[in-house]
Amino acid sequence: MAENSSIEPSFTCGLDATLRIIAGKWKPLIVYFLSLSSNRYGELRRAVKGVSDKMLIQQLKELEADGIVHRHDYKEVPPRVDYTLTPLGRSLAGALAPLCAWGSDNMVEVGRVLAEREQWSREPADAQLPVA
Amino acid sequence: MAENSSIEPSFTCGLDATLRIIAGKWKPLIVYFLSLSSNRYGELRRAVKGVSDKMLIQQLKELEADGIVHRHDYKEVPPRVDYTLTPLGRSLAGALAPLCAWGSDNMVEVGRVLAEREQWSREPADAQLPVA
DNA sequence: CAGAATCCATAAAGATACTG
DNA sequence: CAGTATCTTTATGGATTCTG
Repeated sequence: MAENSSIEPSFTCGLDATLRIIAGKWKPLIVYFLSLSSNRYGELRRAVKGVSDKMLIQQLKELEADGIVHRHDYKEVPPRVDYTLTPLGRSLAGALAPLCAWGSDNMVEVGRVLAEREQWSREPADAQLPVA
Repeated sequence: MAENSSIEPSFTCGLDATLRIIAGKWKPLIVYFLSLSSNRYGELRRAVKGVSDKMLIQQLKELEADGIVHRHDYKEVPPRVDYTLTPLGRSLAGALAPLCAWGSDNMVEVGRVLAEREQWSREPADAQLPVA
C-alpha cells in the first residue's frame, strides 16, 4: 500500500464529500436538532435520544472541528455551554431536511421492514419446525 | 433492562427513521448511483469507489429487504444481475439529492477540514516540542 | 452541569481466497 | 460475472467512575 500521498481526499461526488462530514449514527441527528434550536449540552443530550455523553461530546467536537457547530462556553459555575450551528452547519441542516420529510412520509413502511429485520434476528436461526 | 417489548421501533423523528434505512458508509452512495442509472453488479462496484464485494453485497441485500432496491437475475451464463431502485428507493434518492448538492457546493471547505483531520491523526500525538 | 477517562462488548468494515 | 466464506482489524457504542 506504500503511503497514500494524495493530500486531498478527492471525492468521487458531492454526496461522498457530505458523508465524510455527517456519516455516523448521531451526527445527522445532532445537526438536525441544533437546527431547530440552539441547545445547551444537557438539552441536546435529552433531544438526541439514547446518546451517551461520550458519543455526544465526541461527535460535537468533530462537528466543531469541521466548522459545522460552534461551542460557546459561558464560563459560569455551574457550567453552561451551548451549541449552535455555524452558517455552514445551517446550510447542511437545510440539505438534511428532505431526509426528515422522507422518514416522516414513509415511517409506517420503514417501521414494518425494521420489525421484520428484528424478527429474524431474534429467531434462533434453526427454528425447529414443529413436527410437520 | 428486562426485555424490550416495544415491537415498533418508535422513531424520535423522521430523520431517525430515515437513518435506520440508509445509515452506514455505503448505502447512501449505492442509492445515489442507482438513481443515476440502473446498474449491473460489476458496474455498481466500480461506481462506488473503494467498496469490497462483501460490503456491496451485504448492503444491497439489506436495501433489497428494506424495499429500496430490486434485484433482477437474468439467470444467464456468464451471470448477469442488475439492480434498480424501487419507487420507494427513488423517492429516497430524491431526498438524498440536496446532500449531493451540498457536498458539491462545499467541496473545497470539506476538503480543507478533512485534510486537517488527517494531519493530527498522522502526528505521533506526543510531538516532542523542539526544546522551547 | 458539562464534561473526561477508562474499560469492554459488539458491529462494521477490510483482506484474502475460493466458487458456480 | 457475481457472488461466498472466513478471518482479522478497526470503529462504534455503552457502562461506569471521576472532576471542576
